[in-house]
Formats: sequence, C-alpha cells, structure tokens
Amino acid sequence: MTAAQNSKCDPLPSSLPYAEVVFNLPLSDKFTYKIPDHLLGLIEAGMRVFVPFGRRRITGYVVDLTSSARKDIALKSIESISDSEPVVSTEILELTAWMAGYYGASWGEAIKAAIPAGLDEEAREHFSLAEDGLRALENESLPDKTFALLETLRQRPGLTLKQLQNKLKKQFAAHLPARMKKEGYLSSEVKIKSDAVSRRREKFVRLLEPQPPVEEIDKRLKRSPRQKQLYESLRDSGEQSVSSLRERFPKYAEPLKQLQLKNLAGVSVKQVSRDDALPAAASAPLETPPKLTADQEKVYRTLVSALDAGRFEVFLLHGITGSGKTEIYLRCIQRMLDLGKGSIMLVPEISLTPQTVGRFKARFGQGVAVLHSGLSQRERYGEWKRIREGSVSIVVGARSAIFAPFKNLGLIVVDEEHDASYKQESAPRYHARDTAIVRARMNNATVILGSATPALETRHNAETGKYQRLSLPRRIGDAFLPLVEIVDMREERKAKNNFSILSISLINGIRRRLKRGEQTFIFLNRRGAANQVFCQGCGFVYHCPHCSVTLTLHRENDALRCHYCNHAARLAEACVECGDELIRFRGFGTQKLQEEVQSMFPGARVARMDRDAMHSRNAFDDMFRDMTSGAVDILIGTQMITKGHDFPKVTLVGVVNADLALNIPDFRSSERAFQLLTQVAGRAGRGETPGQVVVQTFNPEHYVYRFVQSHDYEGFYAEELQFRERLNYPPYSRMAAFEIDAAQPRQAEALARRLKGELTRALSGTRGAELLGPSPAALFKLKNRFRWHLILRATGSGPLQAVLKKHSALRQGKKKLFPGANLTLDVDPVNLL
DNA sequence: AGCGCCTAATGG
DNA sequence: CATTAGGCGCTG
Repeated sequence: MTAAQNSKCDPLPSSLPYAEVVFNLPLSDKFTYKIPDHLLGLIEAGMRVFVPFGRRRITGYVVDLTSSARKDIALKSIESISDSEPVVSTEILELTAWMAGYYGASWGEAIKAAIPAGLDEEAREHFSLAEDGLRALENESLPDKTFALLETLRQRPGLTLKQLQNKLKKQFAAHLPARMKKEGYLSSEVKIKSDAVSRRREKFVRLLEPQPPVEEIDKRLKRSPRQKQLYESLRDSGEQSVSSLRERFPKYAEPLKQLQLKNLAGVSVKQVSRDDALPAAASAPLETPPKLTADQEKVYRTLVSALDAGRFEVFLLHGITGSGKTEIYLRCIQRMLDLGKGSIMLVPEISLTPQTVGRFKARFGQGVAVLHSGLSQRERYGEWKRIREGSVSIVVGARSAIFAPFKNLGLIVVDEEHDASYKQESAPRYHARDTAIVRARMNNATVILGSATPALETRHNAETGKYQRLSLPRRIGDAFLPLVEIVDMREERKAKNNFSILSISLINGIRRRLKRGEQTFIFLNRRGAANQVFCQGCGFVYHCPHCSVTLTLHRENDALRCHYCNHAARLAEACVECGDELIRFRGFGTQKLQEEVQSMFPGARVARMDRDAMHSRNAFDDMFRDMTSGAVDILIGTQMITKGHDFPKVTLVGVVNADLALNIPDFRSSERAFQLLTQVAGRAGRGETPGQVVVQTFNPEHYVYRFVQSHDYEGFYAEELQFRERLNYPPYSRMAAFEIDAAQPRQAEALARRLKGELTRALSGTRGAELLGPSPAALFKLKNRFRWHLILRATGSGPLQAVLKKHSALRQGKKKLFPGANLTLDVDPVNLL
C-alpha cells in the first residue's frame, strides 16, 4: 500500500500511542494499552494483539487507537502483534459492536465469533517437579493431594493446569499448583501455545518393537475384538495417522488406549510436511444455466433491478419445494460476479451436503469457498484467507459464514431462512438471518431470504412492507405435489387392532415400493425431549390455559408446569377427556425403529441416518452412494434425511409420530411441525413419479395437519398468526429469555425470583414491557444443574432493548447478586426449553 | 473466564 | 493453630 493510499483511508497513520483492546471474555469494558515504540504505526483497529492481562497473557482485539488515556490507571504495554494486517475490517468491527449490544454479549465475544477458530494464542504454564518436590516426594509424608500432584508430575513432567485437572479428575484446588510452586516443590515454564492453524502436526500410531510372541498377543487380546481388529490393522499396514484411523474405526479411542496400556502400540506426534492443497476438484466444464420458467423469470427481473442498483433491500423468496429457488440464487450470484461483488450463501448446517455444494461448484468452479463444520481449523482458515485476499467472491456456508471477510459484499442469500440452526445457542447468541440484514444494510447489499415455509416473523415483515415478497408457486415442470395421508393412530389401535409402530397404510406403502424397486424414507423426530404426558386413547395433551403451550411433567413432585408462566396442574391418573390411560412419553429412538422395521420387512435393505450413524465423512458418502445406486430400500432418520438431498427414487415418506414435534412445550411448536412436515413431505417423489406421504398422529384434529395435507402455507400462516396475536407472541411482540441455573433446585428458584425483582425495577417507567414467570425450564434438570426461566416480553425491539440496557446498567454495581449460579440472556430466543 | 487473595470451615 | 475449600473482586 502506498503512502498516498494509506493516508486516504487512515488520515492519522496510527502514530497514536494507545490502543483500546477487548477480549473474548464476558467483560463489557475496553482496556487501554500503551503501544511500545517498536510497534508504533504498525497497529490498526481490527488486529489481534498479545497482551499482559492481570497475571496472565492473552490475545485481545484492538478496536480503536487513541491519542490520550486516563491518568489514574497504570497502563501496560502491548507485548506483540499477532497479525500483520487486521483480522476484522472496520465493517466487521461495526457489525460485531452491533451484535454485542443487541444480543447482550461482549464485543470481544462477538469478534471471536466472526473470525476463524483456532487463531488465538494463549500463554500456558507448564509445571514440573523441582528438586525440593522430588525430595519431599521421596522422604516426607505429604497431604494426599500434594502427593498426588507431585507423583503425577514425576511421571509426566510439563503438564498444564488443565491437563493436571483432567488427569486427576479435578480432585485438587486450582490454586494448589501455584502454592506448591511458591513453596519450591514445583517449577514452571510459560509456553505460548502457538495457534493451531499455522503449523501442521499429526498424531501417528504404530506397534511397538519388540512385540511379544504371537501366542502372548492372542492371549491378551482374546476378549477384546475391537482391540484385536485395531491391532491387526496396525500390523498389516504399519504406522497410521490417528485421523485415518478415525475414518475406519469411528470408536478407535478406547481400544487404542488399551493397546497403549498393554504396551503393544505407541503414539507419536510428527510434524507433517505442509500440504495445504485441498483435493483438487476436477476442472470439469462449468454447467450451462438452464432456461428460467416464466415464474422464475419474473422473480429474477425484480431481484436484478435491486442488485444492479446496489441498494439495501430484503426480499422474501417464498417458493414451494422444487419450484427452483436455487436457480434464482445461482443467477443472482452470477450477476454479482459480473458486477465484481461478493456473495454469501447461507444454508443450514445439515443442508451443507456434497450435493448442495456440488451445485455451486458446478456453476462457479473454483470461485466458491465452502465453510462447513467438517473442515479442520486449518482448512477453514485457508478458505477464509482466500476470501479475504479476494481470490473468491462466493461463499457457501452455515451460520458463521455471515462473517465472510469480503471487502465488496453485494448479496446475502439465506436459504431455508426459517431454520432454527441460524440461531447460535451460546454467546454471542446471534441470529445469522437477522445479522445478515444488519450487515447488508451497512453495505447497501441485497438480501434474499428463501423458504418454502417462511418463519412467521419473516412472512409478517413481508406483509407490513419491511421486506418485499416474491413467490414461486409452482413446481418446475408442474410436477405433482405429493399426496399426504393423515393416519389416525387411535383408530389403528381401536378399530384395526394394529399395535405396531407403523400404520397399515404405511406398511402397505412400503410393501408396494419394495415390489417396484422404489425407496422409502421413514422419519422420526427426536428433538424436544422434555417430559411429556399424553393420552394414548384420544391424543389429549395438557396445555397451559394462559400460554397455550404444552405443560411439562416434573418428576420430582409429579406436577405439570408451564415453563412460560409457571402455571401448575395436577397430573391425573387417567385422561380427563376419555378416561383412558395417560402415558408419559419415553424415547423411542431411530435405532429401535430400525430394528422394528427390519423385523417387519426381513428381506428389505434398511439403513439409518442420524448423528450417531453418521460419525465419519465416509459414512455419509457411503450412505449417499447406496441411496443413489438403489442399494438401500428403506432409510430411517431424523432431520438429517430431510435436507440437502434429492433422491428421485424415494416415492414414499412416512412420519412415525408427528405429534412429537407438535407437543414440544414452545409457542412455536405448531409452526415447527408445519415446517418440518412440509419439508419431509417435499422429499417424496421429486422424480417423475408422484410421491406419497403418510403422517401418523394421535391428534389428527390439530389444524397443522389440515394445512400440511393441502399444502396450504397461506392458510396455516393466517390461522397461526391469529393465535400469536391472541396470546401476544412474536411477531406481535419481542422476547428475551433469562436463564438461571444452579446446583440446587431451591437456590435456582430463589435466584430466579431475585432476578425478577431486579428486572421489575429495570422495567418500571418503560411502557410496553412485561415479565413472564419465573418458572422451571422445560428441561428442568440438565447436566446436574437446575434451570429456571424468566421471560421478558415487549411490544417491540425498542422497549425490549431499553429494558435490557437499563438492567445491565443496574447490574454493574453489584456483580455477585447470583452466587453459585449462571445467568444467561437470550435475545429473540428460538429455543425455549 | 481465570487468577490470587481473603475468609470461613474443617480438622487435629 | 494449620490446612483446605469456596467466594469475591479484579483484570488497563
């Protein structure tokens, strides 16, 4: 960069002597550091710096440079800079500042979310035995914990505090090593853990030499087939990297540990020659775009005028499954390419399949960067760098791809915009769709929100004119929509005497597919594992009279509670509607379903796809190949089977228990169920054959099923909107959820009430805001913590944010108002369990 | 968050 | 009185 250019974008080229630094810690403060002489002029906002902070040294992010600093604090100096140029641009700094303010996170946490993982350095203290320690260990009688620490370090010198805690299962106080060091028992050395991306090290496993005689080995491995399998693999193919083991033996860890203990195998770490070249994608000729249908053409024209004008605008592209939304995205991205601007394409994590990515690569070749969870930190960083350097102008990725470091961003597409995975469930709890809109506004970019079943909030925004609505009402080639049959499982039991998990209709359907050589999907929703109660006879489910949300069973006192407003009801012995027996829902997983289906169709080839079955990338590819080649007849799965795949031979989709989605204690459960069922149904018969869908339910009267059956989003939208208005739920209000968790149920409750008191004060004077609860969370006990919720509801984002700001100001004074508890805030929560 | 310091609890 | 476990306040 020349001096002239430099002065253009930065009139005072950073001879400023102070830097404002934030950290990836829950601290709202900025910290001022002195820039040492040798770094003067080298530091810019957006760079990472390594600084002393309290007793430690950590990485921070420079957010500003200043000419003066407060005199009342003794400033420390920046130790080193971690980058030669900023990792976050001014634009991303601004975006993360908004996120931090809006979602109640710290700026540093927000920045951390916006850069590739594994970049930051940390200084870690490694402990070893000092001479006094060795002497004490051999001669003196020591307290248990001291002894254990010394003994561990004698065997394995150079462990960090974290590693020691792991080894000794936290059976000592965290400050003990420091004290022992002071007493001269331990010595320590501070090492800076270099970032994970710049160097490449890999773990290797090999058999140790010399090996005991064969008979001895057989004896030692006789009773452990997995160890034997691993042993034989190592014997036959020599040294192997752990990552390659993982591919073939998903559960390699325990057997390997055992082999190590038995002194048969050893693990070593090696520096691997740099091999950053991603597997070169075959430079296949790029695909020619198909001709647009009349509907697509119309939509595209509207979009192009916004794209060309380079003005901020949000479009809702509402198109049913198979209506050709993706082609619209591709055309718009192409348009941006022609204009020399970058595009971000967001897709839900589970949709980010080779098939999805393939469509983009086929059209744009190597000009596409892909960010998905399967990438190692190094690969991810590589892709990120390609974007920053400007060698690609298209990014396809999940939630965090919204931070792709484009300099000239023109378009953001959010596909399946209603998908819950766009909300991050840990700090900063941002929503990628909403963040996309904020980022687009900052860049005068266009946003396309695509969905067959838009979120009610989104559809409502289109209604009020905030977004412009475009629709693709027809399937390409006017393909038939699948025929949806709603099966009443009560009738199955009573009238048809069928007590199987599958309805007769579904069984017959499967039989026909098997005969015709077509494929079947069977879908089982496993989410929403809160304890539910429902009647097997009539499908009755308890709802809260105030919130219209299903009540959750609390085992401790056999009570039913609303986890929004804390309304309580007694659990009756029998159903209040029909007198039949009530059942408490217990998990019926995909694995059991697979066994059941296999036994009903012994000749069929049944496979399963869910997170457990898809451990390695290979498993996924294998599954995909088997489905495409027709080597599988019935595929059983969770959400995973519904997204990002297109298998033309699937002509039947069965939904085993559709009520599972509906009975989740959340005001959005109907919306979710509708979206889910519509999506699942869309999997049936995308080829020439029209599809059949069988939805099994104990509660066929529910309005969701009527609209799913008739493929009527608009009808559903209208009905659901009325419900939301009546009970004052979003989009007619905005929410923020506070969560308190503590080790004792009593304590959690008491603190939740204290929080309510505090918030009530913050609330006074603000109109249009109210509190619901506190109440025990639907998943009351989670990982041995007891959780309570408190919901803040306001008429809009303005009053909501006003209360939150006031509350955080109130809390500044007394920090430890909630001893022993964790307090989290979730703005615009998507998951209230 | 993570660290040192202070204090209360525990124990002999 | 000595040791240890837990809570508190601070980080520039």
